[in-house]
Amino acid sequence: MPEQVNNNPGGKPEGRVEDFIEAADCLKTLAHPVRLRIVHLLLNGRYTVGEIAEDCEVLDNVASEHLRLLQRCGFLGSERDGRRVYYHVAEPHLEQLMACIAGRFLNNSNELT
Amino acid sequence: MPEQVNNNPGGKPEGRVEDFIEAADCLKTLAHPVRLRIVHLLLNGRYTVGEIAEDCEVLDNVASEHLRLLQRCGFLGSERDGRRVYYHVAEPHLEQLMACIAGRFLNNSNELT
DNA sequence: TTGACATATCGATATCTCTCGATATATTTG
DNA sequence: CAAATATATCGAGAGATATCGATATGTCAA
Repeated sequence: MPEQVNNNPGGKPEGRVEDFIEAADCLKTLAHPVRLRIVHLLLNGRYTVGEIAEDCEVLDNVASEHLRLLQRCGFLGSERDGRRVYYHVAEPHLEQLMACIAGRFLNNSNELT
Repeated sequence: MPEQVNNNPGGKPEGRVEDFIEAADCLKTLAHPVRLRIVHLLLNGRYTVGEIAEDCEVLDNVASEHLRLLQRCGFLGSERDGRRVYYHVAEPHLEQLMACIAGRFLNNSNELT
């Protein structure tokens, strides 16, 4: 059968499906309302598990679990201070990624230009 | 009980967990190796279901299902041409979003600076 | 050490998602 | 119309994920 015009020499991007497995895993971790809210919050500073749980209106252990998943992907880091644990954003790319997401889904007020 | 020092006047971002439900849904749709690959491919032009399926090494009906999900989020659009259906990127934000994702997870070769 | 507080982990259940084969629809060709 | 091609849909089973209560760990204060 004759090739379609879209044979696209030099245009088809390299890379396979397998190259996207890690990206998909991390995105999947991010793709949860509470976890998006957590990242959005933590882009403003560091917060304890309890503060995060209250902000997201979930139980402390639920917040802790979400934080564990986000930390496992390298998105977040944590430091213990006394009996509290502060979480913070550890992945520099997250800021721009969240800006993309916010720009698409949360563009209610903060347009800068 | 006394307020903690991290009351953060003016710094805590507005928005609730519910505001992230739609974003999480769409991100969840994107968060699949095959679907990421599909978007990556379609950012280069339009392709038929069969071409996409072959590129991603999945069955045609599986590709069709992934395409349906991506289209449901508004990421993709489609046009029938004869007995084929061409899919294309319909969401302008996808390009930058994929650039973020690729920059974080696929930075093997194309560093510009 | 004991008790209170903050966080983390575990087990069970419910819910969602992925994938596949089978089938259905749409379109062109003979 | 019938056959072939291309795409879409459906149902079932396997596997992953979310959530909760209960419990465990870790830290401070008295």
